[in-house]
Amino acid sequence: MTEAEFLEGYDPGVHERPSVAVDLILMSVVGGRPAALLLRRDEHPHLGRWALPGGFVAIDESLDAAARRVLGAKARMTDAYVEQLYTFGAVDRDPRTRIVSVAYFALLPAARFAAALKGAPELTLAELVVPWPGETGGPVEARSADGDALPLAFDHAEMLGLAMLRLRGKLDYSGVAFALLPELFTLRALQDVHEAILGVRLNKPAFRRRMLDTGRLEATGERETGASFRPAELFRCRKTMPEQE
Amino acid sequence: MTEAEFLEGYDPGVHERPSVAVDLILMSVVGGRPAALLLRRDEHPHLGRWALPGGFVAIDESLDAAARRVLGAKARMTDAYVEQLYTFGAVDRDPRTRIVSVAYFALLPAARFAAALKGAPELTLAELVVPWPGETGGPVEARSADGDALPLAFDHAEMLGLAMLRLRGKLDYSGVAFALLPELFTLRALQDVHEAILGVRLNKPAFRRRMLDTGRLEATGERETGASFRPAELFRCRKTMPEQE
DNA sequence: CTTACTAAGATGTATGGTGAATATATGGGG
DNA sequence: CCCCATATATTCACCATACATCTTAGTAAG
Repeated sequence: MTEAEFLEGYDPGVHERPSVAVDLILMSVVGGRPAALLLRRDEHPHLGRWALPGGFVAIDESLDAAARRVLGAKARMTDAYVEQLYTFGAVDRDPRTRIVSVAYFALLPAARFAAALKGAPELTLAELVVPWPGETGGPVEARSADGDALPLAFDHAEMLGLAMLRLRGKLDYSGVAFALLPELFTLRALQDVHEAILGVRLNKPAFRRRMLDTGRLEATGERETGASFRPAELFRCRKTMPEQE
Repeated sequence: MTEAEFLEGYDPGVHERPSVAVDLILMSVVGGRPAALLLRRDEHPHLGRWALPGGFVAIDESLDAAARRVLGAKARMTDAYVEQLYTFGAVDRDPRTRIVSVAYFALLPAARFAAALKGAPELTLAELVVPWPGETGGPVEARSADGDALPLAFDHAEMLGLAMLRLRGKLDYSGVAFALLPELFTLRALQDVHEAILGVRLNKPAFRRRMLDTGRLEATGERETGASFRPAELFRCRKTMPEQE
């Protein structure tokens, strides 16, 4: 029997299968703090809690395509830096039925974050508070703009925590920081993003040299405007950006 | 309606779902080369090609539990360092039907690798040849002990490549190397593992210093035996080992 | 017009890690 | 007893980084 003949007669069987979903961690740095976009659940289970935008993976749709579809449907945007994070598969992670969820994170500049909030008013801006130092890991807390705690649904606090951990780990050897900044940015803005994600203050000249030495930055010669002090030079990220896994 | 009442009446629906599987990348360092255990497919599709051991995830079984079950069933072993790697979800990755596969890797000392080969004769030892330098990424090739190429089934070459990439990335900030060594080992053996995974030669005194400075090593005072030259001291890994994600 | 202030950007110095070379220690075998 | 191969230790030069300080460029107040 050839492989073609075998496939012709193949019966996928009827064993019970989990549902497969994607959850999307939409992240940015807003006001010097890491932030994510959440949806308030208006149905059981976890009614009233806050959840990541997500959706089921269709049978003829790849995981990456599902993540991009959710990005377009729930946040009305395309062209973000999207990367698979981890797959959560505890049996009881969703009380309705067995759902295996592939978590993705998307990184957005603050301006596009604000645009998403305007275009999709059901989304809520949440500040992420990381209660652990360095590379410890663990769940993070979400706070509203007023500082109120936003209780998270399902295992989404773990998902957000893992996203922060991954972001911290990738920050200084990959281009993820540039995905959080506009096309043109100052070195100060780049440093602010690094400090927000790492949760520590960095030394200015050292940071400056380190960034310039990577060869990833391209000086434009232009200056920022509107400052009441010496305007900083604007840089752009050299076009080889998000290459590493 | 309370959440309990909602769940009572919940109907999971009948939309078509992908199958969810786990594939296990059993890795070690054998003879100074990275190696993995493969199974020859004796059925369509990809009959005669070489595949990673794997299995479907049961409806009442977490992903991690499924990975450990496959470890026990296909390699007759338990208690390995197991970590989730990535989830592969291309629509056409399996020609039979839609299968989303969560890849895990397990790290084993060479001795337990040999024991697995003896206990499960259907397994084959494959040397992994990494055709790309550094952190580039991409598929890797598998070779038999005789040096013959072992053509890989499905997207398993990508899985193995991603495992190598992850291993290289984690090598010097996590304890993964110790999972590839026996309880007691010499610094030379530790360096051999590092060199095999990174695919480069390392400076001996610098490597030695770096390892001792991490504080992860514990000198035993014992020496290796059987050498016809000065025996090296045996170390063990301090018990705080695989902590990082 | 001068001066104060703020932040950008540059320079200098100390420190710690890394690589190469070299020296010493230790066991087995002739 | 000497020789050999390898482990282990020591030394020094070098480079990257952190921190402190200094200079520069712009606004704005007096």
